[in-house]
Amino acid sequence: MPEGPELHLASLYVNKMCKGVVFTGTVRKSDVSKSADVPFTCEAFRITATSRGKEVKLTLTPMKSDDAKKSVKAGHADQPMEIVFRFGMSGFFRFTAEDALPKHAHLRFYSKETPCRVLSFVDARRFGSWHPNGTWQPDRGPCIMFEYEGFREKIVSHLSDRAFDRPICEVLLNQKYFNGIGNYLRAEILFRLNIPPFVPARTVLEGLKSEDVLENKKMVKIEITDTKTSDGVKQKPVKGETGDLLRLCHTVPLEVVNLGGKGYDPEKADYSDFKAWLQCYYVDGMKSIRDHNGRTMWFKGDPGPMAPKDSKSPKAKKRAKKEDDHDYTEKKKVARKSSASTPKKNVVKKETVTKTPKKETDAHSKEAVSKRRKAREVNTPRHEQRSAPRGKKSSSNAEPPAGPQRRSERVTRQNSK
DNA sequence: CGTCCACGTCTAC
DNA sequence: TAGACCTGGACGG
Repeated sequence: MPEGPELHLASLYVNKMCKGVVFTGTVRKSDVSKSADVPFTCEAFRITATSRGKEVKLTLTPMKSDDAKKSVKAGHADQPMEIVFRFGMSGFFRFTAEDALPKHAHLRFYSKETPCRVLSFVDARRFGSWHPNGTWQPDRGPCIMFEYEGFREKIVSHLSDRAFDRPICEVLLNQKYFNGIGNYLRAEILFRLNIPPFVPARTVLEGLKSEDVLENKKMVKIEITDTKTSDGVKQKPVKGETGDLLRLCHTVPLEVVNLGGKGYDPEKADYSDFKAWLQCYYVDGMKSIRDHNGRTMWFKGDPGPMAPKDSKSPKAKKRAKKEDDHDYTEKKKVARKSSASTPKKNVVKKETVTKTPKKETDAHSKEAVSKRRKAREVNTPRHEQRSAPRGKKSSSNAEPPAGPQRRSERVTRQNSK
């Protein structure tokens, strides 16, 4: 669950779940994790969290012990410790019963209750990391969501930086300036403003001011119900009401935070709300090509002048069977509650997890994996279909009404060119 | 069974 | 500017 909004939601999750909970003992790490041990042991401590861009910081605070003096046992902390986490591609926090630890719970904090509960940092791919006594990573810029002024100021005052020579879609992933923006956010943001992804970043950013013009003006809603104007001249409704690119780098992520739930996390049922929120990323009918770093850029319309020459373009989806397909358009509307929410989760995962005495927890030897994936040449669209929340039985009957069907534009691919 | 793909950094040629 | 680092889900055969 890793872009700015998910990291922030993770911090809210920790604060909510751990409120009033007393933790005790030593912080434990799985054997397979390469991150550092967390040298913190304490009879009683609390845990709180904060986020900044794509990082989360946990603060472990020792509680005052009753027996003053003598309270600090040897090796037991009496001062707070801060741990900074990065989530990689799959990190998240979960608070569960001790006998229900999630698979891949690589760092764990045990409560003093009985039965004991555990706050776990779960990370299947282990691209994430944590840093005991760490600080916010120095090279990362201000948070796009909660340090908006600083974020804006840093960019407008550094436009001469060579970093802005690149296409805007690639610069949006530069955490030195856009701390919190990730692959789905860059697609959604550029899509909202209809900015071709491969246009030089400086071109779209120069001219923007430190102060957000909208800050002063009344926040206008975007509801343009009445399309026709008295003289029939209609102009782009967007401009001036949604704000400029930098402002959207702030407001769009906040929309995800406000969706609540877990944002980009298929685990939960409310993942459907997130999917309904997406207007471009992984959406049927949108185009996608790999940027210069091999990351898939989703967009609509003109790719822009700096688009990778050859560029392989994956994806083309078409849609066929499969449950939900209803509307993808911008109407979204947070979907209805879908009466049959059904918590399900009938399938119990196998035990697994660190508890195993064996040292080798993970399967797969290291060497075995050194595959190389060339096969660059061909860039044919591979899969189709977007996944569906697992477990859902998909009542595919329905049948899409011939209504507002979205004609897929078929990816540029294979087109002469 | 195998291939491709994924919300992100990191560091070595 | 390529890999490296990882697991697992969706698909294809």
